[in-house]
Amino acid sequence: MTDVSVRFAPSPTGRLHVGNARAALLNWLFARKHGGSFLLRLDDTDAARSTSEFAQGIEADLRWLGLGWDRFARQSERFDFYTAATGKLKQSGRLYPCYETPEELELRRKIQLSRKRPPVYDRAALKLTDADRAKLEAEGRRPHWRFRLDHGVTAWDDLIHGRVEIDMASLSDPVLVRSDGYPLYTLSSVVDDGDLGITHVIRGEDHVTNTAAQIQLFAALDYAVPVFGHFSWLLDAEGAGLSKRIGSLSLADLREQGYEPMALNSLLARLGSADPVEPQLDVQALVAGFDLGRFSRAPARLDPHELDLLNARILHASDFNTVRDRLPAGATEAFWLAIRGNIGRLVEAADWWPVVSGEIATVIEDPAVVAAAAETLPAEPWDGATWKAWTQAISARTGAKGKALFHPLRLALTGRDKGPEMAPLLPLIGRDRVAKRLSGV
RNA sequence: GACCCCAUCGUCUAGAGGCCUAGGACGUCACCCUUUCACGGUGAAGACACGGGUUCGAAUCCCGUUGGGGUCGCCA
Repeated sequence: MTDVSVRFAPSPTGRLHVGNARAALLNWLFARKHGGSFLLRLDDTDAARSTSEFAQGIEADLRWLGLGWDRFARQSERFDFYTAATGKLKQSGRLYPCYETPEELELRRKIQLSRKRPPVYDRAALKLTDADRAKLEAEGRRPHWRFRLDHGVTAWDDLIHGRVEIDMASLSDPVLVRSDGYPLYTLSSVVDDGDLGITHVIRGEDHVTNTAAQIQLFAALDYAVPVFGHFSWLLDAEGAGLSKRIGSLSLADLREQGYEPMALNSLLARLGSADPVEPQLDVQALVAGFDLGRFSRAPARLDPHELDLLNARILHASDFNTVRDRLPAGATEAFWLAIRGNIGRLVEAADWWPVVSGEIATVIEDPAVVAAAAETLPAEPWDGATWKAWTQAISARTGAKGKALFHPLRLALTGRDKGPEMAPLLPLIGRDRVAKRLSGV
């Protein structure tokens, strides 16, 4: 039994979005669950679209999520491996040169489609003679190279889908090398997975047909064929295709909006599975209950509202130490404990900080209650019991109770009609501020 | 258009012929707590897409319909 080795292989042509995060997380959890290693591989063979800024951004996104990697590779440094692989395939006759232009291929596909035929490559290039090829090359055409698939059925036991069988005759022979010599995903991915000893490929459902072709490629290159698992796609709240709203939201956006990474992780690790979504404060805590086999084959909807709720619950349970760096300067643990149960995003803490430490606009709703409050204001020191004693005194003097008592007080002291429990908040505000606010200044 | 996947409460799902008067989680609603709101606690309502079969018996098996998703690139 070889050690489990998985990878997350984004291409640095943009920042990570929610869909990517799920792929990364699922692989990471699988690795941790099985004591294996997690490889971050940058699929940056497309030099025109890949940038180092995006590459750094992706690494930052993963670190934000708390998903560290054990191994790192970038495809742009591995061209020699791809060249060696194409040499091997040419030798065994599995790779053949084709001379159609992209426009010609596009036209053929349209014709096939209009005839209600599947748009599969007809292997015309296989019938080319040496003389034909020489003539085409003389015209200045450079070949692209296709992998000759073995027709028949290719099958595998998928971690999520179970037994999958693909009729290879319904697939086009995949292009492995572009006419400019660059290797394409199908090739580089297989070479790297094989060479780097990836044992389990866990990726989105959009890759299932790729997988059939890649299995043949693994075999043709004498690599061990990894185990595959294809998770279903995420849909937005309306059930429409994913990559529209939150699915295409970048992690950088979510971070900027003040979401907790563990809210996202908690949701993504369980959504679409048979297990309940529960707020967890640490990625490690997600490992124990993780089981790919409990994921459904049906696409799941991701409701942004659910993320909000989870975010709030995470915050309500978060210790001061985990958030102190992102709290307003000077914020104390007592302050955090007083307000954490009342916020949905951490940024809201900044709204409460002036309430206990600075100036706010007060609202005098009931002058009689406020006046009584000012008159009965106890001397410091204050503690958690001060509020109750004080409000009892105010109630005794004015006859106000319940909402009629608390609403005006809350408004006068905090400027708002809802918020954290007043008992712990009062000592934090302090007598001077309270007196000032009660005077309506 | 062809092929593949999917179809249970609002949402994520359990269910692999009788254990299902269909279970859980989130949300919703109600109540409790707090002499306010929120937080928290307890409880309730809430679903087998439709039509045919097979069977003593179907949410579970088969066929069809409808609906959703995916793939069919010199993208990844």
